[in-house]
Amino acid sequence: MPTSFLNLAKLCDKLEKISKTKEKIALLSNFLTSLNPYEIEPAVFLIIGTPFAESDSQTLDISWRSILETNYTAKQTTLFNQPLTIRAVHEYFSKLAQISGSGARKKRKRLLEMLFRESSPLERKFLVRMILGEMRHGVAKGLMIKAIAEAAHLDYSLIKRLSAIYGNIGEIARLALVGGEEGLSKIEVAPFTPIKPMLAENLDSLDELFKKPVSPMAIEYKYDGVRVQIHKKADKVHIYSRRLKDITSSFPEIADLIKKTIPNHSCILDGEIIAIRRNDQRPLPFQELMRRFKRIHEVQRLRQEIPVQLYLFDILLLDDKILFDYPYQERWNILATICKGLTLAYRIISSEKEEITRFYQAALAAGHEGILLKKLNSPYSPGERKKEWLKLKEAIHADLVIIAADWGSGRRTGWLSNYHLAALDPLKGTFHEVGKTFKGLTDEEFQDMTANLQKIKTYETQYTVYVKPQIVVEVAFNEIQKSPQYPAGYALRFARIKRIRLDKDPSEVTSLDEIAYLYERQFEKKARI
DNA sequence: GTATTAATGGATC
DNA sequence: TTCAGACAGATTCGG
DNA sequence: CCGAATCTGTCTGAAGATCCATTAATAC
Repeated sequence: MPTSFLNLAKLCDKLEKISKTKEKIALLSNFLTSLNPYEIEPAVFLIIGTPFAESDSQTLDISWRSILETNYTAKQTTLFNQPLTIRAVHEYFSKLAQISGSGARKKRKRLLEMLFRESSPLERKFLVRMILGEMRHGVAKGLMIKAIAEAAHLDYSLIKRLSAIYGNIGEIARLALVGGEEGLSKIEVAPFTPIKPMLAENLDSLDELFKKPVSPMAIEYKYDGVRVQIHKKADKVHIYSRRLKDITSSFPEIADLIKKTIPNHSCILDGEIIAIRRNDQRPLPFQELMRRFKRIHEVQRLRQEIPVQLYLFDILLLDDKILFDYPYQERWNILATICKGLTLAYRIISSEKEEITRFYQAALAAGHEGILLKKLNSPYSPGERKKEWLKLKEAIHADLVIIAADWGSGRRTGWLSNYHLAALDPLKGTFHEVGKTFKGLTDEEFQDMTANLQKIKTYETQYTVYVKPQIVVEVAFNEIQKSPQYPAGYALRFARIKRIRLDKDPSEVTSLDEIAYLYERQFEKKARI
């Protein structure tokens, strides 16, 4: 008997109502065990709200706007009295992903309406969440991995490792449940199967680090570009993104370079690609790099206009040897030997605070994002964020005034949780929006802020409350970008609230001139466009 | 009927 | 990308 | 020494700016 989609929707409903992770895992594990083998893969993807595998390039091309335009309140008309099955829903998603060309949006909406007509209100609720990728039931890939391990009576660490080296959690689940450890043995590290890159944890300051004794570490420049994993075998080279997408066509010269420079080895390399200015090789802002990313038209022209530079910093596979468990320093040595003629990340080895500080300042002065600090003996842990790798970035601070706020959703329903931030034009005494943020406040502070903002409301629309410019907040951010979206022409990257400044008057907030000055100063380091 | 512009979705950070 | 909150397990504290 | 309090690691879900491609809509 095929499993009905209603059963899966009921499971999601239950998951949403409980908060204990152990209970969630038990529910999931039981559900997975009850499935037919052919249902495991689609069920896993549907439950975690990602219709396709990470390494799969398929997309639904549907978001909330299209859903709103779809008649999803239509009464259920169960065709032929056949209830929706898990497999049927997944097939709908596959069909939706395949629609393209003229009339695609209409076709997609029609197909979506068909799906909605076959579904009950509960099913519809979770179908919508699956399409949006926001399940809100507290189960994402992390807990799914635990549930798969429990259902298959296998080690959590085994499943976790496999999911880090193979971007198809659904297939992993099927293999685990059907074939056990033996079934999973066919998954292995090999060129052209992208691996989740190891990540670094945030470090607030060097003072923080030096509270405890520090043994020598590798300190690398942190480049502001895109993380790339380069796979090579024979004369084939592919480049993958941090989320396992094939991005080879965005950077053909990098693929050629690798082909030429490493003719005699198979390998998997880890690095960062940044945009640089042609004449002096200085880094260009991230925005410029994005103009080359996923580009199809005018590739050649942009290749001339925005050259890129690859910085390598790790090697995960050399010929038939998996290097995850080699210590960092040994991997680096191998990398340096193999990649003669390529550029490695600039680095020093040090345990001296002063020396590291100088190196950090040098990285910033050269227009880079900061530094990474890596333990010399650290193994490469695919997909994990570990204390063995730390990142340190410079934050810029500014006082800005809240001029409006959007109503939150999900767990922030009923709170004004997303604040429009503005800088001051001192001549005119007017405020100009330079970005938004929803980060930095506690739940309690959100509640207070909601009440306070409503007291100074000037007018409101469906999603936004506009207020008198009165509440000043200190905001931290990573960078100022040229903005096509805001009239002021600038926008803050990764703005977050540090504290609410009840002591400050709106007339004292950062001026637009200061924002412009900070922007220009960035580009004394980076290249000016 | 063709060229330009707007809307939408998905990717990076 | 950043951040806070929830949970689970480990470690430390107080009597 | 034991239960309680605190710390640590992991996972989840809030939502931002900007770029590109695709598709739809509008202008001529």
